[in-house]
Amino acid sequence: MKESDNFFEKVYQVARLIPYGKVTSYGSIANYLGAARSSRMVGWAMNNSHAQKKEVPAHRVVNKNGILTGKHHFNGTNLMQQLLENEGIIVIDNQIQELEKVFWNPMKELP
DNA sequence: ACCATGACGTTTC
DNA sequence: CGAAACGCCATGG
Repeated sequence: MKESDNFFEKVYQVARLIPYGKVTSYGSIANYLGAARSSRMVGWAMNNSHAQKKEVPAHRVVNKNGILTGKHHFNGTNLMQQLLENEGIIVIDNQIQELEKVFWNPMKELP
């Protein structure tokens, strides 16, 4: 563990703050953390999310297009899509529908 | 220090 | 419209 874990923890915290039935993008989280160009790092953090003590709702984090890019990391099937649909989010072909409605912007919602 | 990788994002062909 | 290339940055070998 290093001091840099703060960055990762921030990502996890924000991810856990995502309200039920809402989603956000890696870029938004990165931007909220002040690392607007480190969107990849957010995804990287999620990759480490499995190493975190607390579970991270990574299924609520998608790319800017609302595509479930990381579903392959969940179970390799439509699990991620099922989880989102279970929250009332419409997902078709790995892409979130009505993204504007379910999109949760941490910079706007969080202080 | 250098090279390779990655759950992104944007631009270009 | 779809695929590829480039950029950006942190982590690992």
